[in-house]
Amino acid sequence: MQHWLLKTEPDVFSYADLVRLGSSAWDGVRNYQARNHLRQMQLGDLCLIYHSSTNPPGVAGIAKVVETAHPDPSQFDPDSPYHDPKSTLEQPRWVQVRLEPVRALVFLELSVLRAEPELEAMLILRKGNRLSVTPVEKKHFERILELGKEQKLSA
DNA sequence: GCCAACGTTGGC
DNA sequence: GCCAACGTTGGC
Repeated sequence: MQHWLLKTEPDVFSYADLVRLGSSAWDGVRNYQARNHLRQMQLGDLCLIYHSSTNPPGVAGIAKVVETAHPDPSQFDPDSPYHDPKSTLEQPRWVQVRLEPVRALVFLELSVLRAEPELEAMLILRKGNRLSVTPVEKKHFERILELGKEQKLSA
């Protein structure tokens, strides 16, 4: 099993939205490297759902892959912001996976992740990293789970 | 195949 | 809103 980190802008789609829907396609990925990562995902792989372009950014929860990569319908839809005129039904360029929520974490702010020496090598923390789908090492994933489990002492 | 120009991402 | 970093585009 592999682990991943998926970025999303919570104003567009948040971890809470995934919980509310019970399951959702992860669509709209329009970067080749990110798409290749989507293609590698297997059933049951676990994903950190990361909220970007928000204050503060951070990891909100865990989701699992319940359907592997298949063509993303939004690429064929002229009315979709994700429409790709160069994509054809015969040769689709972009894929999506389907996710289900596993559990929410105590929201782990980016600044907290940066402060963790054990997470220093994580891709998401690297300067200039813009990839929306990245693999996560098992040890990093587990460390984040631990951090996200910790309850605050006062309300 | 190079690379300048442009668009996008995303933290701050 | 700024701007650094990165990806994509397109002329040559």
